[in-house]
Amino acid sequence: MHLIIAEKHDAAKRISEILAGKKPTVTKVSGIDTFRFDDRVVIGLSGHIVGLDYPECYNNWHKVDYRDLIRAEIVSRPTQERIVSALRKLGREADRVTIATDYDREGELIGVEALCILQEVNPSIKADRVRFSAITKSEILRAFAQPEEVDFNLAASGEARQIIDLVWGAALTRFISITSGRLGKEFLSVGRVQSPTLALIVDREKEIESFQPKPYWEIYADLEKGIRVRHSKSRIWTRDEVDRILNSLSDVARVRSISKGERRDRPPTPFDTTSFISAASSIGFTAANAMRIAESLYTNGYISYPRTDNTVYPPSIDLRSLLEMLSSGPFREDALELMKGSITPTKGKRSTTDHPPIYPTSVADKDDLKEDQWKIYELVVRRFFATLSGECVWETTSISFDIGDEVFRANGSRILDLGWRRYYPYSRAEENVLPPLREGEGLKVLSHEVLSKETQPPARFGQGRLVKLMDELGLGTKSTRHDIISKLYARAYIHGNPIRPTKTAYAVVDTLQRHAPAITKPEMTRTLENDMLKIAERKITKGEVIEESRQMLEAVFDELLAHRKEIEDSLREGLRVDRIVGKCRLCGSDLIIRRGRRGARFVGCSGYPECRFTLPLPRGGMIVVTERRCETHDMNHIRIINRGKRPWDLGCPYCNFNNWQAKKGSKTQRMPELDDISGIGPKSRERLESAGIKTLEALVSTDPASISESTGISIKKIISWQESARSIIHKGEQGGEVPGSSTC
DNA sequence: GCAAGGTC
Repeated sequence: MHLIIAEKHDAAKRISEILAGKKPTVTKVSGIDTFRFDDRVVIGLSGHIVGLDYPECYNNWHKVDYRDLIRAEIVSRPTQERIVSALRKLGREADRVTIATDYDREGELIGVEALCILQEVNPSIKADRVRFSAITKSEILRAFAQPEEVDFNLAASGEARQIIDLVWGAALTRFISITSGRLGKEFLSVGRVQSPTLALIVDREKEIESFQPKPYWEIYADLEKGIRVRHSKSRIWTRDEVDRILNSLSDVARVRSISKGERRDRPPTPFDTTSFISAASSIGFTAANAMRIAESLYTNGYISYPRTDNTVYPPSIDLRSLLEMLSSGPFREDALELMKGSITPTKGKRSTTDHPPIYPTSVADKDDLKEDQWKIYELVVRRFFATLSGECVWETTSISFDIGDEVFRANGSRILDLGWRRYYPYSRAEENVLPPLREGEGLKVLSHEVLSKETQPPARFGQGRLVKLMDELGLGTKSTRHDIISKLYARAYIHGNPIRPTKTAYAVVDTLQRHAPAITKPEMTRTLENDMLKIAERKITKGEVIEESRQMLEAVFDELLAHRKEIEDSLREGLRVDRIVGKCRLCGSDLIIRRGRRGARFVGCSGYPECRFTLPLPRGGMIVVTERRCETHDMNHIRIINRGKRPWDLGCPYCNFNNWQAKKGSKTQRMPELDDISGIGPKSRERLESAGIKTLEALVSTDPASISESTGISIKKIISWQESARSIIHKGEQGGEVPGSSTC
């Protein structure tokens, strides 16, 4: 029997259909689909079916020395038990195996993994390899007509990467987690891809923090006929110059020159994973969500494989018949319009052997899909259309005016031909149509406006921008970048979108940049890529590359352990700052996230035991203190991150507690508010609130005379309210029923 | 409980 191994189920199915020339018989082996015809059996893997890890005796983080991990034995274990078992069964019957996994380095390694399992049960099995750049009839038939040899060196280069990633990742992850005390579910991780990515985010935030805004001014004039013109110096850096310009203006603007031109926007290139994530990100999807939805569309046959680096449609794709297909669905008119002309698709810079760009493969109706799926499907369809259409042509008009001694300009733009923008409305194209004017014509100046502005710091990264940057720097792959970003969120290194780092991230990046800089730079990946090439070309062995890497890591640990105390202090300080929620209304100390004896977390006052102010927090999930502040309680909003779930914006813990109590319907347990004081009705409350007194704590901690002055309420009344407020707050503490307070 | 890389 001749066994054929494909990278995944779908590939196995399609390859078998092409080779058989008919529908093959589907049989399950160990629960896995196999496709049979003649004397051949095709089986699809699920990517890697084995994984590398340390033996179990290294599992205890506290008992194992970090250095021992550097040279510890590494074992390979099946991660896809059913597939491995199917391979063992099939391997016994087969006399020949053909590896038909993806045509790239990981594909070669995945093939060799399967081959090793087959050889264990059948040492005499004959192996060969086919390489194809698309699963099309001609490509598959060509590849199978002349099988080649398995490239064990290429696979070995992939193994080197696996080992280096595991050793560096495990050793440094444990060091940082143990040293910072962030253990269990909340451990802190380090890795060849994630750490340089995190460093990008932290470095950007530092740039923003240290940015010195420079003031500048813009001068506009409004003319009759509804024309707004701007001074020819777009940024004016001194107030003196602004005054000088304003003084030399007259009340007539004379048209000095009119120049017309043409601008052409090129249509976008076909979607690879990076540009797809980037486009999805700009319409509100996170990178991970965009990929999850794209995968579901792919599995259901609506779009092609979403993990690709290719931005050039291969000749095997019949673009016209795809348009024909789409013309039977909701995009009928657009498809028909495009079919009128000749079809020349745009091309991107990267053409690869793995998969085609992402394009629609079947027609969907809005009712067939969930709302998010539809949005992504529509994006893919519209992008496909855009790549087949022409340039967007603009007519541009630039008019300059003399107003007194100064030159002002107005820029107009009008679309002559929408081109690709007709199909792809995601990026803005605003026209600014100017009325017809003649050179020398005078227009009345109706008013001027001086806008005072500041230069802006660089923007924080959105997820799309970050994925693009990772791609440019060679960090991660098309299949992993979105995952790496999710990981940074899950570790509470980052939050929000655009992305902000936490102080923990600052501390970890700072520690690594100081003492283990290699792991914070994209160069580590670049060097590794180079070494892998050399392994594949047999210029160096896998063993040599790994040994060199191990020695480097040993040197890193010499450095880390020599500065252990200093690193511990700075990591713990970063973690402490991230736990600060706000200032205590009762005593002014920091309110921080604490953990009680029984593990329950709560917001507690760092002035404990003198001050016993507490607020409860939910049981599960990672707690992140965000930058958003509650105006009423002067506390930062809190976000809860649960694995595999959407983050929960809990908001201000004080407001959250009040709402929770209100929902429970128990008046006595609610956090007391101003109108719990007898004598404060809606009117007094409003007056107090508009004077900035919004809580009982604010009432007791503010000088009665100043409250009286700003509200017009008598001092006597205020003092008596303050007394009631104190007794209410006091009672609340003694009640001890506030969840979390008993365990401090 | 550690990484990154496949795939679902």
